[in-house]
Amino acid sequence: MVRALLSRARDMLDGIPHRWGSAAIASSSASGHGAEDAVAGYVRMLGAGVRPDAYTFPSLLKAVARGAAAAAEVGGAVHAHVVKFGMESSAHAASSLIVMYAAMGDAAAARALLEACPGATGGAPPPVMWNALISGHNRSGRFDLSCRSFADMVRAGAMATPVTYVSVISACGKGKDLLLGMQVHKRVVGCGMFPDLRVGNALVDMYAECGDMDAALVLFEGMLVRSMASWTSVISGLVRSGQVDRARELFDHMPERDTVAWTVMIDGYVRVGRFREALETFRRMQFCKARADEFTMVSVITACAQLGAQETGEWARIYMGRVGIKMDIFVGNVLIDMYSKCGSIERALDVFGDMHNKDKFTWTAIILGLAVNGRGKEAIDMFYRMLKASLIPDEVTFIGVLTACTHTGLVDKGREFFLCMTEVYNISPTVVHYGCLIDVLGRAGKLKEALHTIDEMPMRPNSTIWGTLLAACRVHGNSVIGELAAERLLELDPDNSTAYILLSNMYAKSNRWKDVQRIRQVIMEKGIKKEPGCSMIEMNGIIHEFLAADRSHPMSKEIYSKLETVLIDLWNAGYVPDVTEVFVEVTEEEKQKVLYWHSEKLAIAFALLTSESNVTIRIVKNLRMCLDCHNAIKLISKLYGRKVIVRDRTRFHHFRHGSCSCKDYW
DNA sequence: CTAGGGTTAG
Repeated sequence: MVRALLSRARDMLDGIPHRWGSAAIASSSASGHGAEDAVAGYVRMLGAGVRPDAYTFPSLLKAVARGAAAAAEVGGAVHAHVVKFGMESSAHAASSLIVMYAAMGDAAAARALLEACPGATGGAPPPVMWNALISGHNRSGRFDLSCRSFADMVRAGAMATPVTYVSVISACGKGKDLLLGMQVHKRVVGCGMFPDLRVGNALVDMYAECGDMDAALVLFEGMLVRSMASWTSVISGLVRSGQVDRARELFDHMPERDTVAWTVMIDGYVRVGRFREALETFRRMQFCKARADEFTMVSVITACAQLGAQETGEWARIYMGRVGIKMDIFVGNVLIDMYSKCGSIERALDVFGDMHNKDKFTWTAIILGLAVNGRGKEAIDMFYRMLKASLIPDEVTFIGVLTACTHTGLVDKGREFFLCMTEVYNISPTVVHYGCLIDVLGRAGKLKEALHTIDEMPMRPNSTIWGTLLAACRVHGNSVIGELAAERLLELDPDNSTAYILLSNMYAKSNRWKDVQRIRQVIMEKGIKKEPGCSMIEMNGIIHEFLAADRSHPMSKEIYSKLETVLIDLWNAGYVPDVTEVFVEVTEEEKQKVLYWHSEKLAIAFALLTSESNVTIRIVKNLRMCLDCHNAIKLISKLYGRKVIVRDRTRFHHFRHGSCSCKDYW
């Protein structure tokens, strides 16, 4: 095996450095800048006539190993150079080679090199080489191999060092193998290695990673010396177990905080959906003059995406350029998502176009972005371009593609994609995919086929499925299937306010006013409450939140008086309030008031009050937009010549010149 | 060989 590796390596020696230099750079450019720069630097060094020594190869190999499998040829070529310059016997070079092969997924090559390593006393390979093997497997994410290699190491009689334990314990944590982790823990205690900070940290992290926070905390509290990593592991574990507030408490008690600690805390808020606190924490981080990096920015931009905070997201992008944080593929992907979720699909496309490397996340993000922003045909074109670029779509990509079909009314395409997902890509559809398919059929008015599809589903339909069908029945005024869907939906979720609202809308659409009355009665009797509507709007980097009839905003007085003048303008332009979706049983007059104080109307009034007329108004709403607000905003966009984008629970509404991109179909 | 952090949907 080693002989084969070497002969492969020697084959590459011809024409070095020039021919290899350019080929290596070309192939490593696909795997990130680290490897590319390192290889380019190495080639320049050779060109300048400097001979590499024992210190050259470890860093070069490390850079290559960081890259993806695309760098395999480069790895082989660097191996050839190690041999060429007689560095095979350098322990540093040898261990780096083992890490590199294992990290690139070539476990056999790594193992062969290890076997060929003579120990200090001759015979068995020394512990450092085993450590290299385990660490390399960790980097490729093959934690099972890390653990197996550790077992082999023990069997071969090599003496485990603290580094060995750190690596194998880390593998247990990342691979979620708590049982093995506990066994290794016992072993560590047995061999009298404690107290060792690095091993201690690895153990704390392993327990935290495996969700055993009690064990992690007991260990952490028992540590005589702690480092930042000890704290960060515990904070990260608390976040993962949903205890963000406890994590925050610990975070505030840290003696000092570095980039990673801040990032864990910011990301913690993002994970539990507390996006505003994530941004507040980021602001505090800057106030504390802590350095952010690309990891931090991914979490920050994700928070902006969820909040629809485009100004802050844009600022984050510029900030990165200013302070020299590199835009890697993760940042690019999340920027596409952020712009898409802010309704700025053009900017998302700009980012997409500027990205040199695109992975399946990149393509999926742009497909979804185009789809939800109502540009389904382009989304589908992107899907074909993705295939041409040899990327394999996953289950999320298909959600994007099916969503595109829904929004563009491409029924046949929708069915076709649904089939090809299973038949060509071997992805079994989840209930979400069925939801998309039912949406495609329902929106096109094929309600019977949609119902049939539900009957044929391999899994039990959930409330979303019935809700989707019910929504389609409302749009098409089919109260027969609609009633059935509502019935099923209420069986699963008896207090689902949406079911009552949609059912009542449907009756209203087919002029069944008695039934509308009856539904209201039921709502009253059962005391069903609509989930409170909430609208967010960002203005000058500050996020303002409005609930219905909310008076808590500092500018509340001005907002309500602005709203009043806007309403007068609307009435003069022929607006008639539509109370069909109001569910409190009050007088007609009060119903209108309820409507006027809907959260998105308050947000609009606030925006009209505080922004220039050329600024697009962007609102994010937690629920589906109501009929009356939709009418009102259409008119506002015409009367005041404003562009308004509302992102509701399922889609975007781009209002312009009195009409909406959803074509009143939502 | 040497700890801790990141992306898409619902």
